[in-house]
Amino acid sequence: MYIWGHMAKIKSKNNGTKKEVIVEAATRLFREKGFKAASMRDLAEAVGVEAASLYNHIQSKEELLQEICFKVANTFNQHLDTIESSELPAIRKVEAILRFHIRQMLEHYELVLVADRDWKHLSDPYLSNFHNQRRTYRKRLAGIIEKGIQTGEIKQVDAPTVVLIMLHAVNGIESWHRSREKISAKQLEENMVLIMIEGLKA
Amino acid sequence: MYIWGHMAKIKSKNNGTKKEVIVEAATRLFREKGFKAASMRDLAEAVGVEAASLYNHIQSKEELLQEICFKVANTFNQHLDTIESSELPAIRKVEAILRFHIRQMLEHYELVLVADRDWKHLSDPYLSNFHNQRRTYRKRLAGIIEKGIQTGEIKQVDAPTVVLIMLHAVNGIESWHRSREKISAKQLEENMVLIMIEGLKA
DNA sequence: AATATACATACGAACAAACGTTAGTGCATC
DNA sequence: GATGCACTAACGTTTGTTCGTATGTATATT
Repeated sequence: MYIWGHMAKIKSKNNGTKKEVIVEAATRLFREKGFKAASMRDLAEAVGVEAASLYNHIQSKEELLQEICFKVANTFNQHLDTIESSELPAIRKVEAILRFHIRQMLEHYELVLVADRDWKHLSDPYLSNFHNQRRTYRKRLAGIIEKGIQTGEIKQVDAPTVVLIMLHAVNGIESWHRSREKISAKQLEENMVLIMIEGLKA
Repeated sequence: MYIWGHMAKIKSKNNGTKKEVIVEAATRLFREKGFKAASMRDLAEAVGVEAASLYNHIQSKEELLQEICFKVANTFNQHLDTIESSELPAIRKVEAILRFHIRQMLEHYELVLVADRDWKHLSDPYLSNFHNQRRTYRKRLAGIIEKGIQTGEIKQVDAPTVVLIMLHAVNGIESWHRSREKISAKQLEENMVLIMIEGLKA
């Protein structure tokens, strides 16, 4: 095969590992059909190879889901770290987090959506690990919002409810991706921020 | 079996048809595991019967999904009819629709969630039928919002974006159902309305 | 009231298809 | 000559579903 010319060992200077190619194809496929409904033979066809050949690069179907889920989890956790340790007022932190979610959803929506929808098909210990990270992330976000309520920046609302609205609202961007008459990404972001953040201000 | 005593023909005066019992069990199961991951043998066990016996009451696994999806679609379409033909100002219509979504999610969240998440596993003609109903519903809702913008009740935002935020935000109620330290349902509703509707007002 | 008939529904066994995955083989590159 | 990788073939499970049958209930006939 070697359609990419000479490759040294495993890596190629073009697009990274073949494993990475597989993970990317899996991300698209899982997003489209759902993890359970997507078969390894589907994936093989998308990659342009026989199903058995995939196992020269990966260990199992679930490993693909693991890579997807924890890549997303790390991205968001890492960003939350930097926001939390910043000196912004609480309402600005919330806005920054919302904007980050929106941008991630705009640029990597297949990745984010698969992690969000199909993480339940992980099996332990990955399942409980991911579940815990998810809960922790939401608690931290709720904490920032509570702080904003205490300082009077944010109106008196239930913080966990705000978290729940915010995190689910951005999932709607999936529909935006598929719609024909799109507004621009920038406009979308400003609209979402306008509606949600203004709705929060005291 | 006949654990419910004498039953005339098919119907029972207790809980309705056996088919209805199956659909209810399927709803819970599909919500928990996802349509694809839930097997007919799982479902049979939940109903307390062998898998083959289910087919005395239903035609296929997909029929169960159809019942669920179109029951939900009808509920929301019907409600939108009455709202649209009412004399409320646009912003009040939007609020009423939001409240209806919240209540449906509170009282029948397994039904609503399965329809929302798994309708893609329908096959034609049901698939395109449902898809069309979904698109139409959102268009109608966007229309109401546009009207509110024209009359100055609602701030200048992109109507489809508002629809997208609203409809996805209520899905967060799933997390509320599973959380331990819940606020009351009424409080949840008021919080969501406060955040989302106030964020819309001009 | 007793009996025959029709029907509804549960069951165990089995089916073909699809599933994730493994094994063994051959070719190409280093 | 060793290693990397794709192939064909096949494995054992699980999938949704069908078939034939037994049994209990409801209705009709005597």
